[in-house]
Amino acid sequence: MNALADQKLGAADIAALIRREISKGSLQLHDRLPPERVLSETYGAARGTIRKALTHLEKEGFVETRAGSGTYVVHKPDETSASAIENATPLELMDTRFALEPHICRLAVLHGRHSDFDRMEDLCNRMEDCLDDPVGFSDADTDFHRALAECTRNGLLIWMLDQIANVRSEDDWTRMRHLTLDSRTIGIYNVQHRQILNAVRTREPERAANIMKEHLETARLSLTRASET
Amino acid sequence: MNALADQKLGAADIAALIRREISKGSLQLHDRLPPERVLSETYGAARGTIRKALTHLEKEGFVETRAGSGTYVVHKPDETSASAIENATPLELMDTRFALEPHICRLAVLHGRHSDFDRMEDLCNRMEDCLDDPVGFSDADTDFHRALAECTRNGLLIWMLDQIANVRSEDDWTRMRHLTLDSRTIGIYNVQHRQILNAVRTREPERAANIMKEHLETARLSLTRASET
DNA sequence: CGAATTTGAACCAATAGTATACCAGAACTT
DNA sequence: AAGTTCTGGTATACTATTGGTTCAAATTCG
Repeated sequence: MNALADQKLGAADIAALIRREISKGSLQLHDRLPPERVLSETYGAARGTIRKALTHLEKEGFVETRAGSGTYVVHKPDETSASAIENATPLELMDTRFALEPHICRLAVLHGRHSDFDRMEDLCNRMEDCLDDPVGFSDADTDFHRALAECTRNGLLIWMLDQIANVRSEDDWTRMRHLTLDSRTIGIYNVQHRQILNAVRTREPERAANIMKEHLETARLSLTRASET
Repeated sequence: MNALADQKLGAADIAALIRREISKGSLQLHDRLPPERVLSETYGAARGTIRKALTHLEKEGFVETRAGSGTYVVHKPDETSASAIENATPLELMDTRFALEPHICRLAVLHGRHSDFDRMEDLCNRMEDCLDDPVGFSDADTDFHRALAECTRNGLLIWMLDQIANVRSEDDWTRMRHLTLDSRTIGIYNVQHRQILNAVRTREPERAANIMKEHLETARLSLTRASET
């Protein structure tokens, strides 16, 4: 139905396009849509068609239309910041970390400074004192990963990692994660952290990234193991 | 901010602009807005229109107006879209895309469906009709990358990519980016988009990821080339 | 073919927007 | 302290724009 369609758009197609604009956020709450006559031009459809699409969207509650004034968005993009983050599942989170953190390692190799590495060294020591303290380990772990991100000197990346950390600090999660943190697991993590730090220090980008992948894979395994029980 | 250019701004449009300034943080708590007569000039609208916009914002609780004194901001900015996003540089952005998008390709291979691919196909066609229309291309391009992200079925990843798209839509950027978009460059991008789509379709994760890296590398090059001139 | 949809146009009624003038209170200057 | 300047508040008359409606012809699609 959609493969070749760029010329003739039906009312349903247009409704779909606008609906997408809204849930994507390009059209935000209280925004006014362009007038029907303009939409008719931009979508290459007659005004009546646009009108049907809008009527449909109005029934669905995406939009409200006021005579003589315009058509307005009445629908919060379901999730924006808040619930996209709040509703993230553990697996979604892991996949996102798989995207970000190996590359963060590579950039850390490029931009990291001695002071960064010293700080990470401290955090490694702190974590190694936490073999039997899941909570303390967890805090230091978060700090370690953030310190690594700070090496990149990239505010956007750091910010994204912080968003992830916010997800991780949701209550039930923290509890679940602590379940998986026996002293054996913490020991493994500590070794991996050290290896990552060393690889970054000796400026081996791919090695650092690969160890990070291993590290995340380990974490994912213990996560799935925990959710099976 | 909508499909319309910058000619005729209605009260709703102006309200939207100011609302965004506030939630973005450019207008901070207790700041005083310019006088209505000035706003009227800067937005090219009559004072009555400005007035309607402000009244609307006051009802929404963004702003408080005191006769004889001025109109003041009464609303904290969204903490999510804080400074990290607004101050991101083009290179920071590219590095972040380098982290996210290749991995998004891999996950798209895992979770993408036919309907996703059809939609991306449509977008490829749309982009190929835009060899001489940088603005149209740019919009379709953003949609393409988002559609790819949607394949992952990972709300967190999609949300992160949206944040990036928000950075990219900052005004000065859009201008800069359009400078780099001659029809030759657009042609190259189109080929790469097709290749990515095909690799995802044929379920070749690493191939898809590698082409995405190439794609981003191309984009980074034309960016640095543009900023040298 | 036949039903459903889309089109294009004209007209209506509601609302928004423009331009101007004047008022009263707040803030600043002297 | 007094006066000037700036600010939002209000009113009005006119124009422009917008959605609402209708209808017949053209098009699409099963």
